[in-house]
Amino acid sequence: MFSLDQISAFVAVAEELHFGRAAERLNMTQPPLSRQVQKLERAVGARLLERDNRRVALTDAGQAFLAEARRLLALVETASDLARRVEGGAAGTLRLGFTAVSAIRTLGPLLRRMSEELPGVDVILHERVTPAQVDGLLRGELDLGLGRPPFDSLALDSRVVFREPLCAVVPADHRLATADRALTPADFSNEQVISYSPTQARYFHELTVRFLTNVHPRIEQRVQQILTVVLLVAAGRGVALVPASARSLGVQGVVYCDLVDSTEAGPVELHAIWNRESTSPLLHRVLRLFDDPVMPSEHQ
Amino acid sequence: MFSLDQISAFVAVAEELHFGRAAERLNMTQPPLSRQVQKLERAVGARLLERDNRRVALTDAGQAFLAEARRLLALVETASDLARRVEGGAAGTLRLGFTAVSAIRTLGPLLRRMSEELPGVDVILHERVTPAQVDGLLRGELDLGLGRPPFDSLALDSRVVFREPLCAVVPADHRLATADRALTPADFSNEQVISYSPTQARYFHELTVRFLTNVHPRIEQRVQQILTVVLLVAAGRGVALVPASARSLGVQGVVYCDLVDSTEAGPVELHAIWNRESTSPLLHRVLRLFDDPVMPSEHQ
DNA sequence: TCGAGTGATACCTTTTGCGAATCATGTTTT
DNA sequence: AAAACATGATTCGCAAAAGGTATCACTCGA
Repeated sequence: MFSLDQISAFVAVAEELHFGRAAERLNMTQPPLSRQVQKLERAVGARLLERDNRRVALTDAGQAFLAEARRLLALVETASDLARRVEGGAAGTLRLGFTAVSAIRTLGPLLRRMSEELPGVDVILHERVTPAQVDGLLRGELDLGLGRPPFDSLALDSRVVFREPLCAVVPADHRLATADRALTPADFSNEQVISYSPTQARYFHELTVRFLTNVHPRIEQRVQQILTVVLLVAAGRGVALVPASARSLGVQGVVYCDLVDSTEAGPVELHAIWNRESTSPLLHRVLRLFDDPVMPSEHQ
Repeated sequence: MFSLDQISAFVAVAEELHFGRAAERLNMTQPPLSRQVQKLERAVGARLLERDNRRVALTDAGQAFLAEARRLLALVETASDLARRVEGGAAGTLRLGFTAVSAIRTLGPLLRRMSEELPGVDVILHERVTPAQVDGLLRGELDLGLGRPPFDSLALDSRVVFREPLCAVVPADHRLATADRALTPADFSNEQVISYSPTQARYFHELTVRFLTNVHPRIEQRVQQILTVVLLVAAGRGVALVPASARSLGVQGVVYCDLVDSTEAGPVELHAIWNRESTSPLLHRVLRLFDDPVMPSEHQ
């Protein structure tokens, strides 16, 4: 097999068509350069340069080989570069979990930031509910998740990336739809309330239950997805509590109402979650993006 | 810069995830293998393998670099191979000149044969009249031409690749169109005869003049292209002598008639022409294709 | 005919790479 | 808990490869 030095030597000679000048360009003397080219030709098994005592010319085989040689050298350059960029977190693949609603306010800006600041990074998206994300993070199938508490904070680390108020969603023709004030728990005392799966959407389940402590509404459904909740409300099956960003879902026939206690400090939190064990430089590079105020974090 | 040995070493270790086994696969012992990988990491500037005293694993950077390394090794293989095939004439680019009519019977089969037997060869086609082909061959712009005599046979070598009879083409409503016999020179004694440029289509010019020796037809046009001749005949401007394969041009409103003297040994020859100086292995490989009887040579 | 220019060769020195033995360290077994 | 084992890293001596200097063989132009 030939060596890369031989390739460089050949390319230099092929470009200069002169052993002396090529040697100068390679910072070496002419005799070893001649030998390198000879060895290359022996290794390749084809005459690459036609050289009589007066001039040097490429053979057809040399012409074809020159193109391959250049690609080879280019690949050598890019390979090292790629490895360094991956090590620095500027390139690679991020497997990102997210919940359907987190996508509305957070995923879009995040992906836009990444394509601007880390253009070498590919993102593979996985839509999963939080428990499934946690599972994926622990198995190493995901690098980063966007989910809701609670999760195992021994194995997983996290930070809040978005906070927003809880609000109520009611059918457009509902009596609460026209209440021009923040709703209180008592407003729901005789309502059909659509709530969440205690296991698959535990966070919203608990938020709903906590808000409605001491009131005893009829809790009807047990669904996972916020979109499903809103659609059920639109279908007149009841009222529900959802994060404020659900407004952006664009479902027709429903009205969103503020809640008391939930207007100033948003109790609904979205967390970026990752495995504490992860040493991925890319992950930490991405996490740093959340430091920047351009990221819609901490604010609605 | 790293070396190809280091790349091979890295790939082996990355695939085995074990220095001992990788060394065995590379027919070397473990210590130099460790050093090669260390040198590679230093050259690349990134940690590629995570190795504690019990196991070896690829880092993210190593994962990315492995893919590039494999491409690099594949390219090394193909580059040598390509150069050898070009040297043997099994790959490369053939710049082929041809005249418009030669294309009808010869060019198609030639290109089909080449794509079957020399699939690595690209053909660049140049439609030119014979003198322009000769010029291109002498300048080194063409590798092979398909043309008619005469040409400088000192600098150029040639062989006949196709031979066919001359025939007459007359308008469909012409009196000769219905003559159910081979025509003689005398049949043209009072005809308008369309003939060829003595310089640009000298071969057909001379064939026409020779056939009509002792007859004194009115010679009208002086055109280069056989297609033009046939179109002028179709337009009723006269009659003309053309090679038999002109039938395949598919021009409507004309009739082709055999000529005496021209039925058995075709006087119209198409030659493959090349520069005697050329050492191109590809050229000689292509010329060998004409030896094969499957090639429509010597026969109509 | 001679000198300038070019690539190839001979010979020597320096660098690089390999292999045997050994070390350091973590894991498994007793 | 200690010994045996497994595995990658290190050391050192020798051999192979690469580079440098001097020189040769040859061609071309004055």
